Amino acid sequence: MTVALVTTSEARDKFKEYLVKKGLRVTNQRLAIFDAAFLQAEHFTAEQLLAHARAIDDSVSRATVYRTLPIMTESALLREVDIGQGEKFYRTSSINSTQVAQVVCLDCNRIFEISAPFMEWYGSTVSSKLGLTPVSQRLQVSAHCNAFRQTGSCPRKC
Amino acid sequence: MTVALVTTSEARDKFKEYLVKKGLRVTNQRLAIFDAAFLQAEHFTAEQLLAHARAIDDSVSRATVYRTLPIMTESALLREVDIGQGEKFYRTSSINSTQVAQVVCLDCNRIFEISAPFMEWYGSTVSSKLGLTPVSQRLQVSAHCNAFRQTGSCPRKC
DNA sequence: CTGCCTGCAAACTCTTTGCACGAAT
DNA sequence: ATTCGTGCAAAGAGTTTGCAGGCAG
Repeated sequence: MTVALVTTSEARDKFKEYLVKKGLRVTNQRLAIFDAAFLQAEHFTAEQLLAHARAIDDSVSRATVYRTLPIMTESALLREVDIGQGEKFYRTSSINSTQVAQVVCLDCNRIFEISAPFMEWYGSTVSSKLGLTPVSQRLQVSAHCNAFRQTGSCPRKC
Repeated sequence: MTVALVTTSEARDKFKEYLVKKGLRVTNQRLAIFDAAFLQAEHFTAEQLLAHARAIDDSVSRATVYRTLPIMTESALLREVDIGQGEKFYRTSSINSTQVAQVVCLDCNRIFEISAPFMEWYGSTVSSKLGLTPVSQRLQVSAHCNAFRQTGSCPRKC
């Protein structure tokens, strides 16, 4: 079971623990990538993560970012958000992250996350009818911004 | 509003109509790609469609398949199904296709489609709260096959 | 010390695009 | 006759991987 993470340093410790537990090494690059990820308030791409990680440790390479992302995802510290637009997005995990739906604004590409507790129930129900065990589920809505359409800009950030 | 398509030839006529209406030309290649798509019972990839279309008209190229897929999708004769696994899948449309969820078997990669009428309602509700107008929504469940895990093969097709 | 980790660059997958030829209207 | 459509091959985007050297344990 996943424990609530209140501070970044708690998450950092958890990441180190995870590495040790898996027999992986705690390197400066991996920690720099971790720190860069947890500085992000919103969704970010691998490329953005690379830039931020390099600001912390300029020896970080693109390859290491791509090799570290799955580790952080498996350790449940990061969540992958694929909205089917070429590049994948990532976001630091909070509690109940398997019960979150995304609303993607087609005008500004912003991703809003919405609690959707029924999603997990739906996944279980539908899977068991097929003789399957659910692993994950995703619910995404693509939408246009009303304000953007009328005024050419959106009150939020479009 | 979309009309129910009972036969392939009805869909074929609809495709031709769509081309003419949009000022696009009715070419042998486009028709071969259309016919190949409507021979498929299940989901298919661009590459599979190319192979089947070439069996009908061996002059069909990969480029034309990729250029024709969006046309068939826009005309609502085809539906794009992106399960985030690199290549996209396509499927000929039936009624209520915007109210369908996918269950993806991680053992055999098979895609099951399930009616999920609440999905459209959810998309509208959640979007309007954000000042957005929903365009589309998708709900996908990834799952493991119980039978496959126990016996190494699945009664369906895994 | 040992062997995992790293950066670099090349490879890879899927899809898109520029160009000159060919076919639909 | 026009123009749009086509095949080919190259380009493109995002991600993965082989290799020789570097650092953690």
